Amino acid sequence: MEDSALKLNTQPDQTVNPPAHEVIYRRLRDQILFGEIAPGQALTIQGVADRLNAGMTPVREAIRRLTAEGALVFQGNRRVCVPQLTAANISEIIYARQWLEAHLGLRATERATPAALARLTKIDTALDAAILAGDLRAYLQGNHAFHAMIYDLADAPILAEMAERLWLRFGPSLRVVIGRVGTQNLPDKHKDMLECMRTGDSEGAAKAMREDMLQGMEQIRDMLDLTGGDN
Amino acid sequence: MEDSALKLNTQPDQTVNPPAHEVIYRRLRDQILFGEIAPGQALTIQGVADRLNAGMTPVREAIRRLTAEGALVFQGNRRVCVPQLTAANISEIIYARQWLEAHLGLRATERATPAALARLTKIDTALDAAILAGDLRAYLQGNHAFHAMIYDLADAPILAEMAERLWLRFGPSLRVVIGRVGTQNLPDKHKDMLECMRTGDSEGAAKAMREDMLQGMEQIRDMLDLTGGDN
DNA sequence: CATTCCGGAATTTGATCAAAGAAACTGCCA
DNA sequence: TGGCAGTTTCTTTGATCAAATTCCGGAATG
Repeated sequence: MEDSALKLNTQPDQTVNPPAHEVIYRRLRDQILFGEIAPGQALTIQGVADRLNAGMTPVREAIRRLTAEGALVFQGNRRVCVPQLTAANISEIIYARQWLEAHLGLRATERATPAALARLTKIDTALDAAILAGDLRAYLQGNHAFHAMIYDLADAPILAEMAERLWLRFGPSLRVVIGRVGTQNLPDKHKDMLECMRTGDSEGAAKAMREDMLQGMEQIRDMLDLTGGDN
Repeated sequence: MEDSALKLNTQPDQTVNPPAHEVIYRRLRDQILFGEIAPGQALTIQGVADRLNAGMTPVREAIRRLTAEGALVFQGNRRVCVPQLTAANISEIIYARQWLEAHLGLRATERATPAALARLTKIDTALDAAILAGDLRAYLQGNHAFHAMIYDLADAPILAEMAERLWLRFGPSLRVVIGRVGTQNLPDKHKDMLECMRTGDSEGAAKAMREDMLQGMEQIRDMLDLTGGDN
């Protein structure tokens, strides 16, 4: 079901094998992004290596990379953990995303092809299905995929990377929020966004993106206020 | 447990033991930031390991970390190199720094103590000396130190990290620009910035930061236009 | 007599290295 | 031009050393 056994013999495999550190990086990244590793939870290199049946060196690299990206923070001298957001952190993220999401949304609208719009609509449809089904994981993945595709369409790699990196910071907390509130009653501005993209209203698209972002971030902020930071 | 300062050796002192990968990371980072490794120049793990008299594993980690930060990019399948900026890259960086520098400058002004202002003034004085002396390396380091201290004063770690990361992207090209133009005739808005900080004019400080940033970035853009991207 | 605190041993964890295996690039030759 | 061998470089593993944390027993103290 999960990990594979060791491939000893050379198989006539046409697809190139992604390096182990890359696989581990992506796996850990997804687990953090979608909240499977909770905020505050500590990680050890050997613990991860043991859990994923991998050697220490690739795990070490993956963790170092995630630390460089802000998805993990040093906890003391010996451990790393998923950071807990503070109210100040959230304000910073909101400030940054305000500019990033609006600008990327605007550029994506200017560049969206009908085919791209169709794919984006498909993602949003799947998202609605996930909400109705109460499928938390599918919702989080779909929501991220919606934004990620807009980043991609915007054709601005540096800004897109900045936006993606911020997801790693609030992703774990988002999972906690949605896990408590439930997937019902989750308003988003995706329909507005899609409509603006169809009509080429790039300013409106920027506004929709900003509002969608604000809705999500303020849910996180509210929970933080209620629970005193125990996210 | 309200401990005394009399613990013998139990105090974890990180400054005594900088790990090799950390030392190598910082060294490579500075070399990239101040343009000692030119844009387009390729790096190999073994090459760096030989040059710095280090093992492969720490070098490997340092390079991976710098790649995650955008200071290096994969070149083909086997090599990494310092990226060459495109005109589109510069536009993205300008857009991001426009609100980052302004916001960090504003917050720094609101929080600056007289002692901090004195230190900042000292950095700027040293910067002027470096300009007069034509000391390129000292100029680049001083210029970065001036901004880095403002980031630090702003007390916004996430935004500061975003700003620092952008320096890694345009730093190498900045070196090339200044290397051609010379350190003379380098206008900056540092004096305006310091004056605004002294008088508590945070809006003015934001404006000064934005203009200072724009002057530098447009120098890079101009050079890019002239040389057709051969930076 | 119970509790707390201290010191040292044992265990856990991290960092580095050397070597083996794999992939890619190079140069050579037909 | 195209294939083959050699070389270079990267990737991963296992081992080793160092550092830190935990655990445990004994002594001092109330």
